Amino acid sequence: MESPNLQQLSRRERQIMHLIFQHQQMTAKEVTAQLEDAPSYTTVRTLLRILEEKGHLNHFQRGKQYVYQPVNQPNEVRQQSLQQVLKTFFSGSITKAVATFIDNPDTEMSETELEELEELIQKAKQDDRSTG
Amino acid sequence: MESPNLQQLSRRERQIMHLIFQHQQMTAKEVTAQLEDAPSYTTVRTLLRILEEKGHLNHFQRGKQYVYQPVNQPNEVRQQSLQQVLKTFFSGSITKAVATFIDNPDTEMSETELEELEELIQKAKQDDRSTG
DNA sequence: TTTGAAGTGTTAAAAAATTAACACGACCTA
DNA sequence: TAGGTCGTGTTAATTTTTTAACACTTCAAA
Repeated sequence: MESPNLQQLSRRERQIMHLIFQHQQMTAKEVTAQLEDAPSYTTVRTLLRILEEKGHLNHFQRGKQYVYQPVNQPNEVRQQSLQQVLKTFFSGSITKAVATFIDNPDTEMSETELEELEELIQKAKQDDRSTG
Repeated sequence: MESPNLQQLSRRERQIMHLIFQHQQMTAKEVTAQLEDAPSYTTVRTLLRILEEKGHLNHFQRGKQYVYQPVNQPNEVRQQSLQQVLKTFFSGSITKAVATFIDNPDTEMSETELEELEELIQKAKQDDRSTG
């Protein structure tokens, strides 16, 4: 089955998907509580049902409630969304993205995180050499 | 003035903005040519005019044609969009994003790029130490 | 000075998204 | 077992988005 495309989502649908991606599992009530400019609870339920029909969400029952979660392999969606931002704003370059991130005064990278990142790169360099 | 919010855009508007961010400057004709499932030329012009009204684009005239370009400071928009993806899919961590990028078999990082990235990190570590 | 080409401006119909009222069912408790 | 609460399902009105027809303007060439 074709993986449902996030780009096709409407404004509200996207907003809700973002929330659910962050939380992994949410009920209609939780979504309503967390949405900015939230519409009514009934409306949110309708949207959740539509998103399920479109194949973006599925749900299971917990007590009376429906708990919704993303259908897609998290990794696939992540890759796709990251690529999209890189392509649009960073000429496809992750390096440019990192540079921008580091330059952003609102975000702080701890020394630990910087070292983790460094290790990743060391490892990638090794792999690069060994595979050609 | 309040910076217009990309999150508020409709599907088509978003699609067009992404294109124009990538190209920096585009005419209605160019946008029409590059859009997937493009509607008519007239339709694209209408959308461009709406995006201009909403403050996302402006235009200047080149010969007869209108050439549209993004209004916003590229850096601000980049930061915002990157943050959004990181928050939604990577718990806000650029390191996780880089890890995912490296793991993606569809993307190859050249040795040069890896080294650039490494330098960035070295520099950030130094700055981190010197500022506390 | 007429004609055609290539652009923009105006307007409005059609389709999609957004919203929510209302009905229904299960369960708990007095 | 009657009534209230908390959930879902159905349906439809309203608003926004999407679409494009048609009119107008400018410029260049015959």
